Amino acid sequence: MAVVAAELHDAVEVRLADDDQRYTSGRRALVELLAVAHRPLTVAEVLERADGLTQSSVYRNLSLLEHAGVVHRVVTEDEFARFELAEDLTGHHHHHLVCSSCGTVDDFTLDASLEEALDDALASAASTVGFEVRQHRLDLVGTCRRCRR
Amino acid sequence: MAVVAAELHDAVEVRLADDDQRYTSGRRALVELLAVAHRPLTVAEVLERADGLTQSSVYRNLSLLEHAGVVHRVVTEDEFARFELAEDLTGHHHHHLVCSSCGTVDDFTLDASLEEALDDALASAASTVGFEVRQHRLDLVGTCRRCRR
DNA sequence: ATTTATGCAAATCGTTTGCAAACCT
DNA sequence: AGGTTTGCAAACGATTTGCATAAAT
Repeated sequence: MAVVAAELHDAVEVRLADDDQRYTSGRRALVELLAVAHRPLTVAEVLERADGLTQSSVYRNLSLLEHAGVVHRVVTEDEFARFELAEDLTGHHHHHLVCSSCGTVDDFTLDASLEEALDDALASAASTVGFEVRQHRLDLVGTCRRCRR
Repeated sequence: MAVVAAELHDAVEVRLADDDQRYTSGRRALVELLAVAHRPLTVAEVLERADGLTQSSVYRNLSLLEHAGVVHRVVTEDEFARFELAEDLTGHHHHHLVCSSCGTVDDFTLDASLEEALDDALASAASTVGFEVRQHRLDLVGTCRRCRR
């Protein structure tokens, strides 16, 4: 009853193996959940959507998956950490729309050519101060459609 | 013995007054500290640099200053919130270099023309999904000069 | 059989808050 | 005096961790 492509799980399994970790059913359930949500989820949201998952194991496994490069942690001004699949697993580079009214974080993408220009400009600006860029994070903070009216 | 321009304090006082708040000496000390640090500071860093400031008042006043639009809260992957003066007070739009090794957050600026192109592209991309952008946040995550070697 | 993962409950730690004393105006 | 701010210590809450049991190899 896989909702997600088998290749995703294969790739996850490889990354976990590289980190000497097993791909247990709880971890698989987390990956499934994050794959079908099209936005980063909080631990509370994960627990609502899954049963059989326990809070401490969710925290532990999300950290472990993060360490293995499977999952990425998203932080915003609010008090909850959010988690999404790593971009290089989904092949889907994206940014976030952070609603300062309800806290929800949604994904969105930027035009590829602008993205490229941005990347180049960032890398060169950073190198002048001796900083080596591994990743950029571009979030838009504002008001989402549902909170607009 | 003002280390910072008097106009800054005047502007802060106005914003606080608009929010029915007084500009007390503790709050003034916070503004002074944030003005001379050229990067966002954690509460621990604030307490190291100032004496006469107490932890709970620092937290309380930073929140209050944030509410009045004087101070901006910066969150990163690590466990500490950081604070800086609001950009429209300093007149200095900037971004952050977040070192994933030591956690330090430094300021840096982007070429004005790129910044403008980015702003336009972001606003139009966001509007297609009904999101109203108030602010963008662009952080570079990587390794700072000191952690490089 | 030995190692690793899980679930529960307790601990951790940055941050928030209640309350009484100090400070303005 | 009347209202606000401060300092201290206690409370809070998201996350982490210790430990005993269950699962995997």
